[in-house]
Amino acid sequence: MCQPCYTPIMNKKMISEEEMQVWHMWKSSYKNIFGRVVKDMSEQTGLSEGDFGILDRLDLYGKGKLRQQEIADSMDWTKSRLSHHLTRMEKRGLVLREPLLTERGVEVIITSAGKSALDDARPVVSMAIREHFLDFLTEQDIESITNLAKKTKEKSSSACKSPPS
Amino acid sequence: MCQPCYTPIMNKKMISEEEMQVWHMWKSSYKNIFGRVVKDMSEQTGLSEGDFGILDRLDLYGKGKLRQQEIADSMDWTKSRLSHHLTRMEKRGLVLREPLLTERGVEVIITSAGKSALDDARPVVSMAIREHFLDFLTEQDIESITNLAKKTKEKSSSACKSPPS
DNA sequence: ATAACATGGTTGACACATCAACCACAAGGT
DNA sequence: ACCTTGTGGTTGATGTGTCAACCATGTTAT
Repeated sequence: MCQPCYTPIMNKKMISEEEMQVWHMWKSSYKNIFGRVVKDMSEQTGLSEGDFGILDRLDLYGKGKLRQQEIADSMDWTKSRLSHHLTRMEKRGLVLREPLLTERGVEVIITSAGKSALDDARPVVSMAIREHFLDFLTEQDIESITNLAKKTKEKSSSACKSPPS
Repeated sequence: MCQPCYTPIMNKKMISEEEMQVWHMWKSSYKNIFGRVVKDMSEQTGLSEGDFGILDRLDLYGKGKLRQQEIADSMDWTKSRLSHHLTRMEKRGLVLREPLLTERGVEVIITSAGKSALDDARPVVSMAIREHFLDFLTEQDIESITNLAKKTKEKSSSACKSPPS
């Protein structure tokens, strides 16, 4: 009469009520805060988080243009996700897509409408992050966030992503 | 020649590079950890986070059955979102819906398939949360999480949700 | 009794995300 | 030459979320 065994060797015991509470608190903090920031941005500028991330990268890293794959890599998005999203953004006039002539691939170009939406959004995002997030943090909290980020960073399958070269 | 003014009174200055880093670290920690937990659950049991939350409530709070509105309230979901989700779950045989006879409303009932999916999922979820989240936390981290949760809790528009009665 | 409102739920349209299948074009290896 | 393999990108199906409109049935006010 043994329980189904999901963990390889031993039965680690189930987590406690208090531990589950920590998990729930963490989740709901994130959802509250993140939701407020995104809501401010989308209500005041009409951009979603994805829109902003893409436009931001085009503007900062690419002076207005980047290849799709570069965007996808830097955002950690699949090419499929990006392709779908760009289709919608193109329809709204925020970006253009043009096939590269010299090599394979597609170049994404920010339009003037895209650029001005981005310029409008920057201060809004900035304020929202301060108001809904930074203002709540103590020095200790920042330390915790930094540590947790380090400890949980990718470490994708124990191999290195870019060749040692 | 003044900038567009998004904040009522004064110009709080834009946030710094380091502050933006904290924001990004926080976001990516969440997305990494949460993504891993959800991935474990969905790969090993076929349930999404929403599925699990609903089944869990049916089982614990309602001994197998609850009214839709009760579920929606306790999950902080809109009735629309829940209705759509239940339609999909019903199609998969995890729950049933039956109109209440005595009063208005619909009762959601967990099926045996739903119950066994839930029982299978509990230990998986438990282990995943431990492995991908709890194991990384120090006492200090837990304190930070608790504090942040308190500080950012709902406080819905400075009014009280339930009437003072 | 009737009008006004609140409650419980459904629906359709659309944005967003993932997955698998596909297409086109490069190399490289035989 | 031909066949594999990898890369860059698209597409369709489906699951997930949100919003606004809707419907039916209660409750309350006039």
